[in-house]
Amino acid sequence: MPSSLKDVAARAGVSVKTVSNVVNGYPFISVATRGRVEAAISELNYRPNASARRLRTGRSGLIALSVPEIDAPYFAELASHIVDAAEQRGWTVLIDKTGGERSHEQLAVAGIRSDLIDGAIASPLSITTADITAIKDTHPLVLLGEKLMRCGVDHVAVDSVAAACEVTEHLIESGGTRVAAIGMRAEDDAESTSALRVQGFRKAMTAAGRPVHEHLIATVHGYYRPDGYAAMRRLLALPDPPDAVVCFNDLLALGAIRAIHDARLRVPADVAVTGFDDIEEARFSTPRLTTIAPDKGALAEAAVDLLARQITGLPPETKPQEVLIPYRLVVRQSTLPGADTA
Amino acid sequence: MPSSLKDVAARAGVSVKTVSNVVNGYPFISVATRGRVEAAISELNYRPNASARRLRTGRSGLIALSVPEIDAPYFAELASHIVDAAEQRGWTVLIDKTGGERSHEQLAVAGIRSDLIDGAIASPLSITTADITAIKDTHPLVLLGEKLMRCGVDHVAVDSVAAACEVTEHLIESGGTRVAAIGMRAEDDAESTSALRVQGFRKAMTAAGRPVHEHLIATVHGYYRPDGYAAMRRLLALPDPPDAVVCFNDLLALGAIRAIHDARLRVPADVAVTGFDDIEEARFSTPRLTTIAPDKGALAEAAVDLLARQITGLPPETKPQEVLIPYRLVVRQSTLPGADTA
DNA sequence: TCACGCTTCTGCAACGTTGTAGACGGCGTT
DNA sequence: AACGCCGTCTACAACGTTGCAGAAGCGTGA
Repeated sequence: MPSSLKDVAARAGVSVKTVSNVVNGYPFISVATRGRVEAAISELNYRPNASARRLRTGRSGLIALSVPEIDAPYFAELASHIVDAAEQRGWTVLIDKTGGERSHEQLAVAGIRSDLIDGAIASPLSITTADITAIKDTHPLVLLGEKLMRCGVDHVAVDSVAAACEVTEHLIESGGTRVAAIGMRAEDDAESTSALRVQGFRKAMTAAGRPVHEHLIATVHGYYRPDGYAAMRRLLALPDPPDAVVCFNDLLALGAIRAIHDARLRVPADVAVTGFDDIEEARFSTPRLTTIAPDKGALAEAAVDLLARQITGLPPETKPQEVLIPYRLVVRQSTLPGADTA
Repeated sequence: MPSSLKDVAARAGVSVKTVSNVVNGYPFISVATRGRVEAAISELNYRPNASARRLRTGRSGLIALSVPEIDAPYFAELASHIVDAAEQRGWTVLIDKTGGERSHEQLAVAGIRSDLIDGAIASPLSITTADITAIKDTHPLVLLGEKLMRCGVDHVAVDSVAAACEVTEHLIESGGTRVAAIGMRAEDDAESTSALRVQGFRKAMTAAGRPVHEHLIATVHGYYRPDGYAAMRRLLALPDPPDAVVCFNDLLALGAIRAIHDARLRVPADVAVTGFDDIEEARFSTPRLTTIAPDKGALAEAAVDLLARQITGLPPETKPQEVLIPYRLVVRQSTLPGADTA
């Protein structure tokens, strides 16, 4: 049913190749011919067949975005920005959710669909340096997040150590005496986001002359509301419960707030809470959430930009880039009742 | 770099077609040959080239999911379920966000990428019956949501009228005397989700012998927290503000709650609030949100199933299906302080 | 006049895959 | 012994596209 170059060629009375040339903007075409071909194209509503084009040229105009979960608001918002940025370059985004499983991440990155996509942007959770180095030279790839910063692949991230440090300082300055952290993952290695945020937390505590009580660093398995809820309940059951909590993402923080409310305590009067990511919900929750707001638009722009550079064939001397994305500490009700900024 | 059938064939000492037959499970292959071919396949790490396959067979293993916004939690959760359901059938999902614009929805459905995808699942906002009928016979398509129920395309939806009716009844029974609704969209036609929910709201009010005050039906432009926030502020500024509000999705409800709290009122003591969709946030918000919970898993299953039936070529006598998905009214704190069920 | 170059256009081959048609032996039946 | 059938395998063409090489027509300068 869809028409091909051949159909257009027949209608315009030229060769298939000439139509191809018109479509691809080859300059040496007479005005008359170009006119006839373009007329035929629109009459037949011709659209190039992407599969055939990909088969011939190796380009599909499709890039993959691989994230652990797409229904986590942070990743959903990020995906939205990336789709926008990709669209501006005429690319379509294929979104792949890995569930954070290494095997799935390997596939996403090395590509069970590598024959369909021109490149991938991945936000890895469990994947290892070896997995990456195995494919980095053959498949255009940009990594998001702090994990695997130094394995020779283009990389976009927020400075987690600095951000965690800043938000911890904020809690201390606002009067937190026993500051806890929620979000360490026992299974993560030292490069992981969670490890870096713990590091920033420790740094701020030490700089302020506060002892770090290990039992106030609550571990989680996932990064969802129920994980934050459970962790906060454990913290509240301690003999010396915290009066301030740094959560490593907004969902953990929102779960923690829910647990605090269920314990008939108030936020921030009894426990101050901070998050990470600045998802939209953080601006509408009760109380509104103090959080670290990375510039997601800039993050998406940078990632797509780096990928574009790889796909279009970068000058060989270009080194893998490490892009640091700016962030802001947004202070809201969950740490300072009056300080609403949004 | 990736190996092709030809490489595998050379290595196994058989013809290209035999390798193709092995890959595709053609039965008449001797054990010895199959063994050699499979060995060669794994030694060369052969993967079929999807573009070539698509070119030859017309199948790509790719389906599109077209939603207005991917960072709206409802759509994100839905997308997640659909990706899971599609994965079980070996399909990959390409997620397309339309922003609710008609032109983009047309493209998504009729397919700027129709040459790449085998079919589409779309959740339309602005598209018209004419747009659909124009392409329904040539492109496998399943629609989500109530809009355009009767245009001869497979369709999966929740009974919005019944659900809106049920949640309104619940508010009346729990003591709401002035019940308002948030979520009508002036620009929507009578088939739209918002119109149907208004209809269910009116039905319940009338059945309970309550007058429907038109100024208590607050209109919105979008379905996000800020829209619910603004609408609720308008309602609270009325001389006879409502003491119960039916919101047409959870985000509107969460925005409304935020507005109520900002007005120094309590939920549900001063104003009871209900949502629609049962996004995860509704189970963790303060207060937890009473809402209509559609069975999203069933919805995704049904949609992918119907699409599969179309793609694999349905028996010609099969009529377009209209699938109604079950839902539950989940009562939580936002209408009954003690009634938490989740 | 002829060689040369430029513009415009064309035919052929190839990308990796699968459908069609058929080749080739071996086996059972007549 | 002849026949047909079945299991196994293969050759060829085609899907729609683009790179390559080159043809045809025309003008220019020697």
